[in-house]
Amino acid sequence: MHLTTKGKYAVTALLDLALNETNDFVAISDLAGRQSIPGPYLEQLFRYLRKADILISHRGPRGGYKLSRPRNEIKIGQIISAVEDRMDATQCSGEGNCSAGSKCLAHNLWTDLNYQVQSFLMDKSLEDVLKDATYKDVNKKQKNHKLLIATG
Amino acid sequence: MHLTTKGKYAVTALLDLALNETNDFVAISDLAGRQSIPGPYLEQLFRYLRKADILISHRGPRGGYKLSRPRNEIKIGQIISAVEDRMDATQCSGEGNCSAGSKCLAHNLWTDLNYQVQSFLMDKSLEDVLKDATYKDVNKKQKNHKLLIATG
DNA sequence: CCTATTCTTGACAAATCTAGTCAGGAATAT
DNA sequence: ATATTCCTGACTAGATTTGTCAAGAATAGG
Repeated sequence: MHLTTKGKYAVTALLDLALNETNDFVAISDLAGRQSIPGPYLEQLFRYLRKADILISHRGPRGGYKLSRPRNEIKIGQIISAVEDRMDATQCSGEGNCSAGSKCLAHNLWTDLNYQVQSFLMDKSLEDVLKDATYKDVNKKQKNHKLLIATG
Repeated sequence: MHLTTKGKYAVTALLDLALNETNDFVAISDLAGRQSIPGPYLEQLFRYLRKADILISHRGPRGGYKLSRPRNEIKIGQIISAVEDRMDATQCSGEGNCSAGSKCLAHNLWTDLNYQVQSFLMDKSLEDVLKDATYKDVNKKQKNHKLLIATG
C-alpha cells in the first residue's frame, strides 16, 4: 500500500480546480504555482487523470484543464486510483497465493485493510473535502481567494 | 503512507509465533522457513520488534524469539509502527506547513485517513487476526500444523 | 495567415528506498 | 569444547519516485 506524492499532488491540484470552479480552463502553470507543485511533474500526472475521464483538456491560448463533471461527483478514490498503481495492501495482488500457493496468515487482514481505505476514499468527493477544509483552519490565502470569487 | 513488505513480513512472522504459542523460543530459521521469508531479512526486522518490546530473544542452542506478552495484547498497529517509518499520509509529517507555511487543501483529508488506518490497525490484535483466519480458508497446512500441536 | 500560448508525448536522470546479503562477534545449552 | 543462535554493522542491486527536458501539435486572437 503506497500512497505517494503522486496521489497527494493530484488530489491537491484537483481540489484547487474544484475550489475555483468555473467554465474556463485553467492552465497547469497556474495550478502548479498556487499549490507549489513542479509544473512538468503535474503535467505528467494530468495525463493519467485525463485518461481516467476526470479531467478535460484544451490546447492553445486560454486552454488548460477543467473537471469533467461536478465536484460532488468526483471521488478522492477515483483520483488516487488513476495515478497510483500500488495501493493494494496484499502481498499477492489479491490472488491468495501469498504463502506457497495458498493464503498467508495475514491475507484477510490486508484485504480488510484495503476495504477500509478504499471505502474511506471512495466515500469522499472533492466537494466533501472542500466543505471540511472551509470549516477548519486551512490556508487562509486560499479561503480568501475563494471568497473574492464568491462575492465577485 | 507506505506499507511495505517490511510490515507485512513482520506481521506474518508474529502471527506464526502467536499460532504456535508456547513457552519455548522459536528460531528465526524456523519462522523464515515456514513463512517463506528470507532469514537474514527477517532477522533485521526482529531487531526493531525487540527494541519495541514486542519480542523477547534468547541466544544459544534452543534459543530464538517469543512474544513478550499474550497474543491478545499485541496489536497489529504496534508491529507496523515498529518496522515502518513512513506510515504518515500527510505531506508535512503532520506539521501543517504543507502549502507555503500553512495547511494545504488536502491536509485534513490525510489526517482523517491516518486516523482511519491507525484505528483499524490498533483495534486488531494478533489473536483477532488468527481467529478470523481460522474461520476462513487460509493455508490449510498451517491450520493442520496448529491442530497437530493442539491435539499433541 | 502568423504568433504566442498551452497541452502532448516520449525519453531521460538523480535521489531515495526497499529488499536482501554477508561476515564477524557474542552468548549459551549440552 | 562446541554447535547453535542471536547481534551488529556494512554493503549492494534493483526498483521506484520525483522530477527534468525537448520537440511537436492544436488553437485563439489579431
